[in-house]
Amino acid sequence: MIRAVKGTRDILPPSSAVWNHVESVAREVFRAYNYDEIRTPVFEETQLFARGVGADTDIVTKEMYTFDDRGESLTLRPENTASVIRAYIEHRLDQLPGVCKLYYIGPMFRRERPQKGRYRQFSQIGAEAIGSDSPATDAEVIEMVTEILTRCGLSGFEIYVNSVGCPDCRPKFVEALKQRLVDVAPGLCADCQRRATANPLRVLDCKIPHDQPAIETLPSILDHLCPACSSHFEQVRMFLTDRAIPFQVKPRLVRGLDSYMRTTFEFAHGALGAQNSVLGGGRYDGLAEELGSKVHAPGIGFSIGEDRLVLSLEEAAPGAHRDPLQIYIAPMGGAALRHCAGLAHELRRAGVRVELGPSAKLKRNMETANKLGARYALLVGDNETGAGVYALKEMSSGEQRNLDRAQLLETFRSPSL
RNA sequence: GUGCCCAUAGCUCAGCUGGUAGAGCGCUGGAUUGUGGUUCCAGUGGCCGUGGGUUCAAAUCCCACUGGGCACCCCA
Repeated sequence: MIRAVKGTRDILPPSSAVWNHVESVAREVFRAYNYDEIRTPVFEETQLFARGVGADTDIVTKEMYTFDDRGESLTLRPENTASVIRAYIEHRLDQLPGVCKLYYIGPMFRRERPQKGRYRQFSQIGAEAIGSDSPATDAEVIEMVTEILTRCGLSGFEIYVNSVGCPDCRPKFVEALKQRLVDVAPGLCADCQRRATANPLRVLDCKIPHDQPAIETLPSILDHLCPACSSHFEQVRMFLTDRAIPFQVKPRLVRGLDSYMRTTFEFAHGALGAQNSVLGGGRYDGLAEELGSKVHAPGIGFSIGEDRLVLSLEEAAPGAHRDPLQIYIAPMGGAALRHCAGLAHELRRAGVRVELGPSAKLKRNMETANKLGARYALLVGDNETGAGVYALKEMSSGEQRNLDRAQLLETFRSPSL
């Protein structure tokens, strides 16, 4: 038997309805914040990601689906920011007035070991605001993403923000951290001892309870920000407070892409287990130049893990967003079967969700109507077609009443039915 | 990529220290030829994840592989 490949999966009903819900909510919110959609290719030149994501990140060194296309190295996109910036440069979108605000929804690919909330093909809903380095933009982006999650029906998520400094101040902090770790590291877990030299920032993200007291004593990047970064972060916090966003400053938040500078943020949800990050984002003021732009194009963006968002929503409210069948038409007899085709078409044009029984056996049709969860069954036989009335039966109560065609359409014109 | 756990019918699972499989739900039909749900009866269902090994005999024990879960790593 041929099965979906490891780390990929089929989105089946009723889950697909939740996906559609999430996507339509996101599009509404993006519209309200004046974002427009961009659709970039699913694969790009490998170099784009090597430079845009960071040549020595895990994503680039071991997680990319890279293939040779007759001498050209191509890669399935592991994330979308690099592609959006590439398109921004290629099409000179910097020439457009105002901040360039773009959103995307689509699949990304990373060859990781699959587990709950982590798949090799996964979907991200993301956005980029390019052309502004204002802290007000950061705050608006964070407000917008909060709005998306809230309007999707998610609650109980935590908002973490941090500043990781700039190419000016971050290296100095890393150096200070390294020196401090020479003394502290021997008392930490084995992983942290390894990280102390390999990737000191990761020590800050350690989750081992035993290590926490020692980690608390390590220097905070927020004390090492240069004046410009410090002021920027202060304003981000101020604007977030103005907007009543319940954020927490997490100086130990060191996740994200290599190109992140200054503001970074992450939203976490408890129902997700170890992969508890439902979205991540940050500012990348040097990325466009890194990708060859002649003009300075500071930007900030985020991406929501759509799979994880759907997972959280389904855990909180199983069975939500169903769109129940409204009418099951049960024809009785060959003449009625033919008569019902036109009737069904008319109802469907009026926006009613209709299933037309494919055969003329009443009992069988009623059974099916019940199993499909139809709100109403419409019984159509010789009595009904002759008199021009139909018997509408409410399935839950068993009540039945006779309606002519006009009354029937009028009844279902109201969207609540 | 590493470690631990798991894999039996469409689904949820039982199957004792080895003797070649069961339940509930579902699905199909009937009791009920113009009325579903409840009930009753019958039927449908499985290369026991795949391949190898031990054995007279393997769903059961051993190994490998594949897939899944959790943790690490990392990230969305």
